[in-house]
Amino acid sequence: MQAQTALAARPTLPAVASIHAKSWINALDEGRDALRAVGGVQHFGQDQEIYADGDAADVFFKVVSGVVRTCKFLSDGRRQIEAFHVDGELFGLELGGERRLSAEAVTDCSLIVYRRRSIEQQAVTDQTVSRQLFQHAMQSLTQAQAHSLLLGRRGAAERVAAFLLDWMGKASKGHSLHLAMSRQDIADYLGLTIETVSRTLTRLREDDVIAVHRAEIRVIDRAELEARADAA
Amino acid sequence: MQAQTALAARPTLPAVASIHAKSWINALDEGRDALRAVGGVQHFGQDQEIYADGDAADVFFKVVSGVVRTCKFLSDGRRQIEAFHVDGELFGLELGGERRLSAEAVTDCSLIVYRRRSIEQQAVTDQTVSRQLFQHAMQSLTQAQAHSLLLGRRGAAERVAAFLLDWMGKASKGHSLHLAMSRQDIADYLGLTIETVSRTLTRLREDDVIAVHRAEIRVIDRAELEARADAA
DNA sequence: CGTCTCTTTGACAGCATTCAACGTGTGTGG
DNA sequence: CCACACACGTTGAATGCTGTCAAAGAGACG
Repeated sequence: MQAQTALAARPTLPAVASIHAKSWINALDEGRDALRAVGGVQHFGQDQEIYADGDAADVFFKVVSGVVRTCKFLSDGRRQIEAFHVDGELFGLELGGERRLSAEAVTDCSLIVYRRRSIEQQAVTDQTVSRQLFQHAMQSLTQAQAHSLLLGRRGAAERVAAFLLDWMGKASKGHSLHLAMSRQDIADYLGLTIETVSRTLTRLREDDVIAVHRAEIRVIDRAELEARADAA
Repeated sequence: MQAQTALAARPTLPAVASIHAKSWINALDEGRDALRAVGGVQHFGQDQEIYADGDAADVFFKVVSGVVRTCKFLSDGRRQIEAFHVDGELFGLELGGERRLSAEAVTDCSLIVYRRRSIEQQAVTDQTVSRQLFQHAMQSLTQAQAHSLLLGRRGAAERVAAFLLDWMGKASKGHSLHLAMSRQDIADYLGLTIETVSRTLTRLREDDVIAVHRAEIRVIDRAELEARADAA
């Protein structure tokens, strides 16, 4: 069970700037301004808590820039990261009134804040909105199921390879990728320890599948990486 | 990697009986008949395939009786069961046109079949329907996240204990429960092997936490079971 | 009563974790 | 500018949990 660095105090209610909606909301918008009732934009510093398990879930967020992790803590300190959220992705939407996960800023980040009541009211009259929310829920579900498969039935090498490919899809420039998160974050996402992640990356480097320098990774042999992501 | 008994041939298009909607649909209905455009009821025998990964996702289902498992197969035969669905639960709703999981009958079961196009059309005019679909998606998401936590960060004893408690919630009569599924199913749901599941149950029996006789289980010490479900 | 399948139990191996030590990069202060 | 401390990452050795292989019990069925 690995310790996880406890996070800094809650954010000192960040500045809420009114925004020029058009540019921000296009991912949740099918072209029209389906989500005008936004509360504004908030900024969070690295490792700052966005919300905690048990908080009231009266708002949800869209990532404008930076990376966010959503996670669950066990009583003994173990942590499971459910997902990393990047540019354009929604997170923090709940069915009940209470958060079931915590959310923290992996890097400095800017988020649009949506007031849940406002959006729910809009959804009543605007089919576009309710459709967007449904699609978001279903996409999250698909991703959570893929995550379960990874955690339940794959070895360390497969998990790390799959993670690199997944992250390449989210945040790559060509064959190079920047790991915004720490090894500990990766370990807690993959259900491994930091040492196993490190060893696995070393193995991939030794086998000339990737090149590693701190958080910078270059994929040398993508085919091999893909092979290792679902090998026996 | 455990072998999974390949399933019988595809269902020979089961009898589609028109139904008296009122009694069946109440879980997806908020009291009114929000989902009238049902295709009917289908019956499946034990271990029969309901749909396969890659199939066209033009319908979805609600369990009337029996138990259904949704799962994913890896190329080498490993299987991950995503969820068991019981009486009243929806499954098989997809965002894209293709199935991402397979579904199979754990026991003989009866399912209501909903035609996706019909429901989508209803959702356009009836807020109740789109709301139901959203709620279903969010509930599935919550459960999938809980599953990820289980698979990523818990030992065998915790997984089995958590499973028993979960199943007690779904299908218990007092302190007795009937495991509708095989040990192999449990193993594939928990990301363990059949042997580890068996040994863990034996340990719980030896410690007088439960009594086991084949598929029948009686919980003797629920507090202890709960303690083992999230111990270190 | 024999066969078949499912489950349990045992012995052993293997992979990931744990514990520990050693880099490596960054920031701070002398 | 260098020395030191600190956080993060890597590497090594040993332990332990779970998987693998194997065989024996236990019902179900003919």
